[in-house]
Amino acid sequence: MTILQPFDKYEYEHDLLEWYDREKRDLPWRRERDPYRIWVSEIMLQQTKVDTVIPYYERFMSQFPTVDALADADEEQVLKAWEGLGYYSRARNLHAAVKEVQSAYGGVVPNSEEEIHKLRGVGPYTAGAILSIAYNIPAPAVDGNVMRVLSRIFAIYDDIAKPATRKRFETIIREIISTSRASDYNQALMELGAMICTPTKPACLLCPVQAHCQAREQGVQELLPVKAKKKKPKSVTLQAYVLITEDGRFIVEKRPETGLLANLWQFPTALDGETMEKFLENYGVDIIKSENTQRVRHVFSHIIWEMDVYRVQISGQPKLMDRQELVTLEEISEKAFPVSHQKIIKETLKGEG
DNA sequence: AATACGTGGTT
DNA sequence: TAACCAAGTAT
Repeated sequence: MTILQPFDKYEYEHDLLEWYDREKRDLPWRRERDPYRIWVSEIMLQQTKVDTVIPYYERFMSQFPTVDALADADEEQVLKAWEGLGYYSRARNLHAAVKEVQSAYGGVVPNSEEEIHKLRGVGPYTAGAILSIAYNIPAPAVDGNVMRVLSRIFAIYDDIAKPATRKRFETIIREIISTSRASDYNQALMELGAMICTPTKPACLLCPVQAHCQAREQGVQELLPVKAKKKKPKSVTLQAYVLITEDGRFIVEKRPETGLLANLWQFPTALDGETMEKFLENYGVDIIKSENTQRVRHVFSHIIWEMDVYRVQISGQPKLMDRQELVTLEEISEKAFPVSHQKIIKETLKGEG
């Protein structure tokens, strides 16, 4: 038995859904039940706040309204639509998965656990979210909200940063989820976590299920959930070169296909330690003028980039390396750049073109 | 299991 | 400020 005795799942379901029916936010992806749209919203919402997602979601849906529209798009277009949202592998995986749905499933998002979980970028949470929200299938969709709510309801002290903990919560959800309103049930749990059962200072007095909450009863709601601390990101110093030709164009390059910021565009960079002369040697050009224009500090989840930016006017025809292009300012605006390099465009290229 | 993978907002 | 957080997934 996973759940403690005094818990009445039917009363809990009733109280939770009654509150959800009354208080749920009017969000763009709640106005429809197109599985494709639900899918896109769930990918965007991974580790990303609702307020951040909304404008991206609206633009993305206008640009790629259907499975076919997205499947037929170029990856460059998709990444451009994702620019600034972060975790860019989400966009590339979604694109690949939608192509798969188009070719293998006739454009219909699958509704079985095995098939949907095979899709790139669809893990246990997203699989459950699509199955329940789009198809009303009673599958668990355990995200950070749900783990927080359940750890409080049942006073569970397992570390929610551990993968094994999510599985325990999935087991609990399978036991208590509404069989008739799985879609609303999962969304209500997440909505509760977002609006009432918040990480700090949960609004227990407003909580529709406070009568069912063991943490509340024991006064330990602020101690839950237990979550291991993250490690500090490590600093990396590098140089970024804005190389400007005599006709006012810029050298940009596409990052590697894997790893950090995969397939996004950037200005050429050198690891700290290499001199500018050595770095520019490869391009076979002369330096007309060089100035250190800015210092960019950009914090990722696991790294901090400290970039010294140099604006370098060059003469001669630069020799371009693999994945590099010579482009105008307008062409730059059509490519997807990470925020770190957008800072360079904003400062070092202002007044250019 | 632990780590890589972005960004912006809060405290 | 530094730390933490947000509808996670792939490896």
